Amino acid sequence: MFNNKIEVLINLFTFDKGEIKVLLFKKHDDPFKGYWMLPSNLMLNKETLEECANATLEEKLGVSNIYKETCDVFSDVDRIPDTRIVGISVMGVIDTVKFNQLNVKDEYEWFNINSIPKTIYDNGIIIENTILRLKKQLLNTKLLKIFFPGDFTFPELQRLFEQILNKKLDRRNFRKKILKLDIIEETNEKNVSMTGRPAKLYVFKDIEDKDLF
Amino acid sequence: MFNNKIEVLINLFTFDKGEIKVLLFKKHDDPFKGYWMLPSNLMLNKETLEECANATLEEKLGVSNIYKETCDVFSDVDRIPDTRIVGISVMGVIDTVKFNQLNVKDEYEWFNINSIPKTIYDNGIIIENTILRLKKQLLNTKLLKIFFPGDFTFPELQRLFEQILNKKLDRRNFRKKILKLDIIEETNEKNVSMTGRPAKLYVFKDIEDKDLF
DNA sequence: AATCTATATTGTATTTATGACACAAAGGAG
DNA sequence: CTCCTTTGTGTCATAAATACAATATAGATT
Repeated sequence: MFNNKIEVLINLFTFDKGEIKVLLFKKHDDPFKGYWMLPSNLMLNKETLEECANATLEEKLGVSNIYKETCDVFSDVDRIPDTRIVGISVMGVIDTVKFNQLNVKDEYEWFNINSIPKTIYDNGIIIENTILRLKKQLLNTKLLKIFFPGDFTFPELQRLFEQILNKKLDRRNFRKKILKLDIIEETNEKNVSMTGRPAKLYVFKDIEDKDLF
Repeated sequence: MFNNKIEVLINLFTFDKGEIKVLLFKKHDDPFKGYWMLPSNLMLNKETLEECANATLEEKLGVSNIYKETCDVFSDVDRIPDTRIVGISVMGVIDTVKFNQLNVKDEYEWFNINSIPKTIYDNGIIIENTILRLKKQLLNTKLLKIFFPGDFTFPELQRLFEQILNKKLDRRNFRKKILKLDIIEETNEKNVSMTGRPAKLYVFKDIEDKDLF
């Protein structure tokens, strides 16, 4: 009567080649064969939400020690037919360095957050919910630093914000705004770009977090 | 192994006499006799989180139809000794009108969010967590309108923001700022204040929500 | 009627943020 | 060297936020 199964749904995000992406798993059996789903696990009654999320990330993707936060609870009785499973969504963020080390198996694929494929049950709703939250949080340096733990260029940062704010930004004004906030510093390195003038590389200063927009 | 009890913890807030307050219940039996706790209930496996929250509010306080949102999950295995109960915090907001109609029983009391009494288990942490969330959300008219569904005065509104932002605001600039946002309109009424010139009463316009700070 | 208190109203100077805009510079490819 | 692409940079007009001032007003108190 009071017993509930709880599934932890991992929404793992990264920023790769100028795009915000989320990691999904392809279901190979019925029902919903060929549909995509969030990596998930049932939570044991002897582990915390965080431990369950860590175990899922470790076991399925071989990653550990990444930023995570609890997002939302999905408790519709019929969200999964014939069983009562309460879903708890967790947002995870992985930086580009870890991202490139990641050995993602065939069944996993990164999707641009603007083109989520068909998903099982309410996973689509859950993902959209988490994407909204991610976008809000990225307006603060706290999460930004996790997207860019190493160096980054102004064009990269600008492209990220153009996706979040969903509008074009003026290169010069954007640069001015960020510099005035005094949250980043130059390295002496330059980006090796494919074409055009190489962009300077910057890193985030290790100071108190600030809102950017 | 996968079965978990889930308790829904209601953090009910209101704005009364210039103070943000949260509603707590006094525990009358051991353990923690005399300590305070959030109104809570175990969630049935045939109800949603929202239904459980509604039932708790209805049954314990006789209120229905109030604004609610899911906040956070507390899953430490030992958060309550000898049992495994996953806690889910829910923020509820009740307006001053409903607040005054509320027939709060003796065991319940409203506490200023700056002077939370001693609480059972992790309830203190949960409350602090929800207060932080509330303060952030109050910077938008969406929640503000729920605090003030009827009329209010500028001094009231200003006092609220001074608490949220934790700093003094200039009366004249505050007024100018709010008026420019075009989110409120005058009524023809005046407040009956204890002393001094009566303040004009305003109401929120029924338009799209905006951030104020 | 005079006084007190808190609000309402109008004002203005200063600083800060925003938005628009054009050209120079660094590297790669031919 | 020339062309191409992409990044880097300064200025100016305008809008917005802030700090601070002075005065009028509605009611309560005496």
